[in-house]
Amino acid sequence: MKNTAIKENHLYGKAYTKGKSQAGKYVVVYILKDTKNSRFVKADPCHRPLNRLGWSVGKKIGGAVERSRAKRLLRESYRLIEKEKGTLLSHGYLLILAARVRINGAGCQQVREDIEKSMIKLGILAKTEPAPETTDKK
RNA sequence: AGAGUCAGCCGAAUGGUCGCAGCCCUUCGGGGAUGAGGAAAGUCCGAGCAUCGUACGGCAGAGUGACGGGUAACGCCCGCUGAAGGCAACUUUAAGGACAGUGCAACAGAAAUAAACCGCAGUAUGCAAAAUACUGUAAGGGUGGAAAGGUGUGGUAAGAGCACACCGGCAAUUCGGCGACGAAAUUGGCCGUGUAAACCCCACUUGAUGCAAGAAGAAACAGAUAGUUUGCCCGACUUGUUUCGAUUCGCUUGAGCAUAUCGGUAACGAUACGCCUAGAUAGAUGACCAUUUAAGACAGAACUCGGCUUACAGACUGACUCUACCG
RNA sequence: GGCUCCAUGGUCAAGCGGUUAAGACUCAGGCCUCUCACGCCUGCUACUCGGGUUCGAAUCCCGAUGGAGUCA
Repeated sequence: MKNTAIKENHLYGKAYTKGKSQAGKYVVVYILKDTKNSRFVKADPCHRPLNRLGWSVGKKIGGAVERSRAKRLLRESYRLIEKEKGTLLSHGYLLILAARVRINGAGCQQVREDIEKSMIKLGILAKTEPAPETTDKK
């Protein structure tokens, strides 16, 4: 996950201005189609496109303790989504998760549900019912 | 029993499943041990380390300020002295110098550093009184943070440390203490405000910049004009400027930690034995469950140490003081 | 992570340790005008917080809080 994280500042700017966004209760999700991800596709042994992930946790959230906590919640939530519903998730996007002030005091479960809702509205996460391919492994 | 003072210590633990960071092992399937704090914070001091020019050249500037010790060093700590506060345990204390010099002291008040406005007394003018002028006088007077040692007696024209007694303060000598300083006695003279966290004087310390320091690259341009070093002087040195790039090192074994003994009132030191305890670079500690009644404070390492300051739920330990009651 | 600076009414801003802390804009009331604006008069609101030095602190010193800048 570390190698695929968004490190370039200009990609953040691009995603904010050109991408689509959806605000939830705790998190704002920005997405943008990733056009230059070929080197990550080659690196992957299965040659599948990946979602590149970025976090945005501003000074507004609080001190170092609150900011670290928010980052961990976002990372863990995405990890659980990827693990349990990876087959339903569309890939090949730049995905930015921006924390809102209300994330202080929220639990992992709440944040995860919030992200899932936003993803469904943005159309990159399919609903659970129409799951056609069950043979796809891990 | 109540009220209080001081010091120290802890700051969730254990187990299971999934996940993260660097390290080690690997039969490349995986496995193993380790992984935030007492303040990691503020960046207020002191050091290590690095670069510059070698750093104990001078001036300026900055800092510190009773004494003795501890320490790598300090503006820190320990002990002790003085002062202030508290019935006490104890606490606080930037605590050198105001006879080197300069400045300031608003308002009030006669007068603010040495003072004559009122008052008191004498002399002259005047028959006298009153008044005026001169002289002496700090005992009395409203003010003020501060008014020139305090009280009493003598003394005097009126007064005054002018003299004496007691008290207070200062200086010298003797005594005790390593010292700051303390105690008593004798002698001296009557002793002229506050402010140095105002300038300043004295003593001591201090080169500057900071890991984004710095080392290891590439290209272009200019070339002894100048540039660098500290504010300046002196002295010294020689390629410099700009752009691109973001990898490796610096990067964690250190004035380190734990235990025991010895020395010291203590801070701390010495010796012996044992241990290795985060090292990232979009930046690692999380999710779910179980048990302990409940898991709840302040808060997250970024080159590293020693202190200081500030924030902090709750829990524990020890020493001491005062008051009341009982014996 | 290192370094540097700032804080005075609602806003901008002056202030040699000493009066009741200048001034401008805003706001409120009044005057002027047929009415509005301009103008004139009056008023309301402040020294970031806690200690210390001093007779006396917005000012000097120490600590805290908040804000800003800078170094790739």
